[in-house]
Amino acid sequence: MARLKDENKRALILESSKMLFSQKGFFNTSIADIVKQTNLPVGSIYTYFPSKDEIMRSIVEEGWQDLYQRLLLTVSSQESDESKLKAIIEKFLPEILKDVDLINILLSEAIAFTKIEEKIEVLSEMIFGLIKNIAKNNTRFKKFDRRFIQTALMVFFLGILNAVRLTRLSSVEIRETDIINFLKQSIENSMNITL
Amino acid sequence: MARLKDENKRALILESSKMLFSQKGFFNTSIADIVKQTNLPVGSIYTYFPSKDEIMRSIVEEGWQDLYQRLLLTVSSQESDESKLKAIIEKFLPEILKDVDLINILLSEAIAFTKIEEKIEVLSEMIFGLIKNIAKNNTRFKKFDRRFIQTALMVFFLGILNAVRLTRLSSVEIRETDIINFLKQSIENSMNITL
Amino acid sequence: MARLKDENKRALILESSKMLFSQKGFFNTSIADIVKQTNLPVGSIYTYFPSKDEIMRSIVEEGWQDLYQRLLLTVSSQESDESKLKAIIEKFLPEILKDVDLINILLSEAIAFTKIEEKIEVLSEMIFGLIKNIAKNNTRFKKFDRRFIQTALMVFFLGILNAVRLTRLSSVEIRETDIINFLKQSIENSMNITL
Amino acid sequence: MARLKDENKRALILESSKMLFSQKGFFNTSIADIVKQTNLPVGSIYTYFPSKDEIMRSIVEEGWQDLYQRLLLTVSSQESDESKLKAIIEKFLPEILKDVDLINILLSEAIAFTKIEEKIEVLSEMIFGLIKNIAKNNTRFKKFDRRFIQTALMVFFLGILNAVRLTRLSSVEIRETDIINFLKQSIENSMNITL
DNA sequence: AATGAATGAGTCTTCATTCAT
DNA sequence: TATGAATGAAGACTCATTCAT
Repeated sequence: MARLKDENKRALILESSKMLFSQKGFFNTSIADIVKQTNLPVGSIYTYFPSKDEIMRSIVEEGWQDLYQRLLLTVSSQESDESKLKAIIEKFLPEILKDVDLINILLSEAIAFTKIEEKIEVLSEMIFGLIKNIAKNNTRFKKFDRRFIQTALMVFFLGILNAVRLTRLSSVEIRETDIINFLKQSIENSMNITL
Repeated sequence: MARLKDENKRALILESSKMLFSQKGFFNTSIADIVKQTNLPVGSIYTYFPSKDEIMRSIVEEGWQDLYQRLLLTVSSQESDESKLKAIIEKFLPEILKDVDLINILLSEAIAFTKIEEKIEVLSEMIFGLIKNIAKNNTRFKKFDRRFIQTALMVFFLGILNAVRLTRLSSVEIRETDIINFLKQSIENSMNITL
Repeated sequence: MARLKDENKRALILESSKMLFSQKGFFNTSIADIVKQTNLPVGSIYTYFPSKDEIMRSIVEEGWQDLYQRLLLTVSSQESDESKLKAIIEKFLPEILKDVDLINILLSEAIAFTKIEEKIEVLSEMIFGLIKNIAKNNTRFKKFDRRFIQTALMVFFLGILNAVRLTRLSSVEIRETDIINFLKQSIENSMNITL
Repeated sequence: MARLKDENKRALILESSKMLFSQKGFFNTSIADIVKQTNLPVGSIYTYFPSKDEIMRSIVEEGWQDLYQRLLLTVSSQESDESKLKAIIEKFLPEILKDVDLINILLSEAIAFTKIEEKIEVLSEMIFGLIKNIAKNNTRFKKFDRRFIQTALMVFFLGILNAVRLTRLSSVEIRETDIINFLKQSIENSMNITL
């Protein structure tokens, strides 16, 4: 294998580990597995990451940062609050759902490694802001309190991610488009708006 | 005659392991941990279970059976389909949510041990039956196709369980009653009924 | 299973263990295996034998005693020394070779349990006596010293038993009749007699 | 660069294990015993061999290879077929008999690990070739068929190795020179030649 | 910096034997 | 006496991490 620039090696480790952690689980993946997958010497793994835990942490953290950046892009590319919400559901969400490996990791052992609730809190804050604005300008919009909306976001978010995860782990028959449609209808329904 | 297998010991192992698996995770719990927790000799663990895996499997399977029996009881205690549905949400669901350890286990590494999707499929089937009947007798009821309902059930079920799980694993502020209210409203909303 | 008389249980244990020890080896056979094979409770095994080692020792010792008794019978049924020798080779030896399990055990781990050399010594003594007598009455008979004959007996005896053992353990193509013929010819040849 | 695998360590493990396996038997020798004997950490044993079985297999296989190479050397150092046969008996055989540990292992539990009959087959083939040639050029030579010779070789080979083995395991009084003399005389006798 | 052999605490599991019933 | 659950030392092996080269 040709020598890789350092940054490429780091990325290779991250990418390979992500795949392995997702497929075999964190505890069932050994450093030796990563060595095999990357074709890198053990020592090199430890040149880039101080521990196996830290690889996991990096996958989650960087995966999340990437997601979040894309969320910001999606949102900033829209004018009105309603189109922002629509874009989140129709553009951003399908994008997230593509990365089943990351979802898998976020929802399984990663929970011990990264405070997923902090991430959800950030999302929640942003979407709650949007909804508040939409409601302000729309008299037909039902009023919900913050806690209700946070609960709803949490349940939907975790529900959707886990449903997608199950389709990978088992033979469950659920389509991504069904999920998104369901979410859309639920929101339209409960908020009395049309997206 | 020789001593008889002691059902109490078996239960003790199951109970202790459930707590440990839930709190530390399956892979971070060693047989030695279970020995310490139960105050039983190693050999006795293996008198009652052939392997660590099998302890996990028993926790999941027996936990699920227990849950399912209670669901059947809840349902059979009600006359009309609507009151059955109401009872599921208001009586059965809160009962499930009490057993955070089991939820924790079901949603984490247990996924590799037991086909959770099969369990969800069973639930789904039962609830879909109820909804179909309710719809039949209620003209104001919206019509949904089976796939839509299955998707909804899956998302809600997984979403709710995971939300509750997060409250244990992190410092997330979500109350059980909020979750149940949210579910109730969502159903009433989308089905155009009042429970 | 109907209750067995004590002696029958003891024999059952011996017989089952012999088969298992021969087929799987002493160390690869557990008391549990013997329990399964005999359909007897563990405790009963220890009623008849104080230890696993002792089962082995009994198999060897009683197997050998049986063999030796049959040897005595064979010998005493013949008049002349030459016909005694002939009977040993043509009647007794084929009989021994039938019990491959015992041979297997005698030659493998049993060596640590029972002094096989003592057994060979006894055989050696008897056969040497015969040969000495034959030689006394037969001038054409070559003279060998005791050590030579003991060496010969040892090599033949061990060689034959091991050859037979190999036919069981592997796919080796050796027939019992070939072996006996070979022995007969060797003896006739070296002793200058005709059996 | 990192340390290289140390051939000396591998040899040390092999040598120590061979001694232990021969003296205590394979099943009565634990990895811990090998660790104690070699003064190496457990992990290092597994750096050089993937399993205890594999240590055994290597001892047998490499021991046999070594033996076989020395046999080829012995044979190729002689001109005539008769001197080849003589060299095998007088030079090679005594050399083999020195390595009682290997003999011990070959004849005990090793039988499950390595097809000893294949090894004997190879030897048999070579010696049968020699004898055939000797017979061709020697009218006084008795004619035997292949099966007879193979039987003879098998019995002698196994008989001799086992006899030597017994001298180690017990207090049996057999001298190597007696064995070799006996073999030589038997061959001369049965083939009507003088070596 | 790069490499991969070295390390040993820790893993799950087994099993001959005992002994309460 | 009959039974089989109870026992725990001992077994083979793993693996994240270190560090000599």
